[in-house]
Amino acid sequence: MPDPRHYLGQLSQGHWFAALPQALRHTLLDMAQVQRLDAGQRLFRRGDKPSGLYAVVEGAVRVGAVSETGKEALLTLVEPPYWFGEISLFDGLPRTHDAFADSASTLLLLPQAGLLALLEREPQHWRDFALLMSHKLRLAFIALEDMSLLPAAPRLARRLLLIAENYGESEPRRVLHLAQEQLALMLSLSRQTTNQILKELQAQGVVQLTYGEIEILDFAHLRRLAT
Amino acid sequence: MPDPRHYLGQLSQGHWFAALPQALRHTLLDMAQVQRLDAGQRLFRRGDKPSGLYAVVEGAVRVGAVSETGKEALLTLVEPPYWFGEISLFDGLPRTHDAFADSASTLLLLPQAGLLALLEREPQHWRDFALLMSHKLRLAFIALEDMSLLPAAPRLARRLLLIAENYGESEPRRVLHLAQEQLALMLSLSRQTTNQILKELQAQGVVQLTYGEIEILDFAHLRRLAT
DNA sequence: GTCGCACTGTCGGCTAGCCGACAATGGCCG
DNA sequence: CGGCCATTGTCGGCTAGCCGACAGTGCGAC
Repeated sequence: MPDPRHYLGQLSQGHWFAALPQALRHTLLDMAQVQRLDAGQRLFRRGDKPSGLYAVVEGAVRVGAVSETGKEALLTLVEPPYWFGEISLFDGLPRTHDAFADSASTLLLLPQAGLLALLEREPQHWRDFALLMSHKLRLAFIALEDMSLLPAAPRLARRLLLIAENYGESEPRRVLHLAQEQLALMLSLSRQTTNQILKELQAQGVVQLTYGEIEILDFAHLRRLAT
Repeated sequence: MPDPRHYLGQLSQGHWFAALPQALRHTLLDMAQVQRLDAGQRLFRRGDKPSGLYAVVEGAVRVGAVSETGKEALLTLVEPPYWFGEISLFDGLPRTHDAFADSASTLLLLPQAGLLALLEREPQHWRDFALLMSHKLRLAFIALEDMSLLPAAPRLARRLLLIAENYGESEPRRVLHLAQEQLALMLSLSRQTTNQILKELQAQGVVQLTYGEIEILDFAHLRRLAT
């Protein structure tokens, strides 16, 4: 399905896109290119030149980085509908992270040159795109603070809630299909510790663990634990 | 000295401000209000309504937050010239952090309403202000990654370098006047651990510790340790 | 069906960094 | 000068979370 307009409905589920002026929504779809990735295929890596703004519309994309010592940090696992890659749009500097498909995925790409041309014509839209950054900056500050102030269990609880609502972009889902090791990488915990906490949550009836996924049974209780 | 123009030279030392178009620089100074704070006085707190964009031009401002359990996280200690508070300019949402003067300080305030009016007239400047956010988002990502991948000592080394160059805003200083406990709070380390690492650095001749300040003797060596 | 791989579950030893405690020192203010 | 408070320096016990190891289980491919 190589026509970007096919994904209008999917994208409109996302809060950021839905809040854009209608004219802009259509202009963006018109300039979008559809891009398919196999599981594990790389989209870009840290240090790459800016290529434009991406949206995941099918599948899932892992955004993270690997340190010189080989340890991996996973920033997020983004699921549709989610826009990313906007920093390099503003400053023209290289990518901050590696991004690759977690499963077979479909993306839209708004190419850098076309976007910049559009913004030249209608500069008031810089603010619209900047909202993507303000949102991520708020999330990053929260993550930094949680990391230093909270012990492992509540940190994990908060992250589950964030993932469930796609980091503020969509209405909450109950079922997250994500391996425990991925979750561990996002929280900078070991897989073992993560597993132990999840087991406790399951014993309390807050979540249900199955192969490769986590189901949230009791949102209220989980929110209470996320202090 | 209540005339904002008095601080033009000081502000021009900062990379962000210096890179703005000249006309904008003057417009901003014209609308700026000078604000003085005593040591310890609060500028805003988390949850406050947007008030505008601030620049520290004298003294130093602590930006951080206190958790419900009373633990404190210090995000940064900002020194002149440094602009902050731009997130709420874009999204109109409440402040993410508490900010108060570390020592007696002078700030410039570009009031929210005036700035928005200016941006209405000249919307291409949204991008200029967005560069503040892109820069901080890059810094936040680096901090998050360091936090999960690096042990205490190199993390501390990297932070010293960042502080020395005022988080990328100015040319590096050799002398940082900052108590060890402040540094500990930024790194989410205990004061004791921080002190131990600093003592080691001193023993290696990398830094010189004196009451309330840290002097960097060997930048090259410090950079080598910051891996 | 069965082979292979990715993921989950669990144990025990290890250690980096925390935390309380307390002494020593620097700088400021009356 | 003397008193006070903020800051630095150091010790030792404690523990959350790491890490290696290994068994068990789900699932997809052939």
